[in-house]
Amino acid sequence: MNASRTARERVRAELIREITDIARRQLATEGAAGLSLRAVAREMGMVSSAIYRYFPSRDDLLTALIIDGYNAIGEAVERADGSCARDDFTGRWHAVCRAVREWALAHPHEYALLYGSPVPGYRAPDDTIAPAVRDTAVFGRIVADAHRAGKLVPPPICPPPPAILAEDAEVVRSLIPDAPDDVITRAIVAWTGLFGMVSFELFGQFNNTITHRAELFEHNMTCLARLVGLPE
Amino acid sequence: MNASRTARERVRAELIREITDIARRQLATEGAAGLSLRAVAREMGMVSSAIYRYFPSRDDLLTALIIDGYNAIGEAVERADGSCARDDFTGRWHAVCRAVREWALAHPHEYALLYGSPVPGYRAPDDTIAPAVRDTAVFGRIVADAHRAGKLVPPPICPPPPAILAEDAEVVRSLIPDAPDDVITRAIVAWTGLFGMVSFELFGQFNNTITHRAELFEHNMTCLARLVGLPE
DNA sequence: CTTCGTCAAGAGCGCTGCTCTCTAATCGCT
DNA sequence: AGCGATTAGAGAGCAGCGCTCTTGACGAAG
Repeated sequence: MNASRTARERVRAELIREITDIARRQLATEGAAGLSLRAVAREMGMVSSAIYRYFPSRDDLLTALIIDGYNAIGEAVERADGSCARDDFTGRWHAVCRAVREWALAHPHEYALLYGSPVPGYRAPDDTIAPAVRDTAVFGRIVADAHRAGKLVPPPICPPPPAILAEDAEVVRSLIPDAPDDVITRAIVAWTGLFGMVSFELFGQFNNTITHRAELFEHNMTCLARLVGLPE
Repeated sequence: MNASRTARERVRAELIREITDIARRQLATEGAAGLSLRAVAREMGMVSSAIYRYFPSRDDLLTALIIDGYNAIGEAVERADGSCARDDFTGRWHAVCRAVREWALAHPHEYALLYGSPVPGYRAPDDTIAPAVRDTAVFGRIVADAHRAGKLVPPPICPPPPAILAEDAEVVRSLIPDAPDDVITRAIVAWTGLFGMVSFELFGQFNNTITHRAELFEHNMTCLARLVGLPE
């Protein structure tokens, strides 16, 4: 009786998978706005209304793609970090930066879905929170490891962060354990700087201006690493 | 004869203005995806096809809004910079940062249109290039002024930029005259960092994490200012 | 064998961008 | 002043969209 139930369930899971796969391909070629349930159904040889058995609305399909996307970039970042010597903190930072940029360049529309303009009227459900910080968690671990190893020496150019930021730092500290508030705010500068660079490149702000983007990226990530206090 | 021609022309200009105004209001409430030519026409008491006499396609209307948006944020930044003492370079930088953030918070959908995910299938025409760098030009002037005044002392934490970036720096130097390549790359770090912060806040990446956003923003902009070498 | 839950299919609603045609107003010129 | 040319709006229509509702078939469970 369980086997029979799972028979149906398995077909259902298979179809859900096929829908998200096709949707992801459409997302990659057309962008989020061009994602059409009818087109997915057409490609599956289904009638459009049948899709609604599996995803009650277009937004729910989008949510599935967002979660997949966060997991994909998170995994890419984890793999990049994992391929470095544990005590090569600066190398790990650069590997992570490169992974983010390369994943973004390889999946521009998915990146835009995750880190670009929010889809209007779309409210991300709570399921997206956990996958959304996978990449950030990796970064936090690098900083925390470096700090624990006594290798984190922030240059004395930033003032101490205002006391009011301490409570926010408390939340972030779950990602960067034991780090002092100053390190945490610097880490935020670096992390937002990384995505600022990638977004500028991907969203066209470098058009007609910057041509050697990989080199500029590498160099700027080095500057940010130094700002955080990662060793040379 | 000229007056008569301009009679028609004036009505036409008036209508174009009214269309963009209504469209901008719709953009502000619904977002770019929700901008509908039919809705604009409806609000004007026109039939939808009549709009096409003024904007040949939805994308052209979007282009007009993009140009307006770049000019709006550029003007806000120029005004902020103008209200500071010319030799208070750090103050000017902070004023500019604040202007960008506040304009973005006040016009989230317009900001998303300018600095968020590009609209799929939309290719920005060349008309947008000049307005797009109005804000950047202000920033470049601040750095250039500080450098000329001998007040720019970049902390010795970044390696010299690789030689290949020199040609890109050449292009950027039109915005930051006389600045050495090292200053230019640092300025790019700061500028992308500013927009990285604003985008993270606006696009929801700080949800469930950062609550004191204004304070964090101020502090991080200070760090970036120091990285560029602006005085305390 | 019947009952019940699941599923695909189809029709349909209201919306979109965009095109085409027709009519009326307006303009420039003789 | 009147005439040909230009410009404007109105309306119908096409193909696409998300989404809903109903209908009929099928397979598992009692």
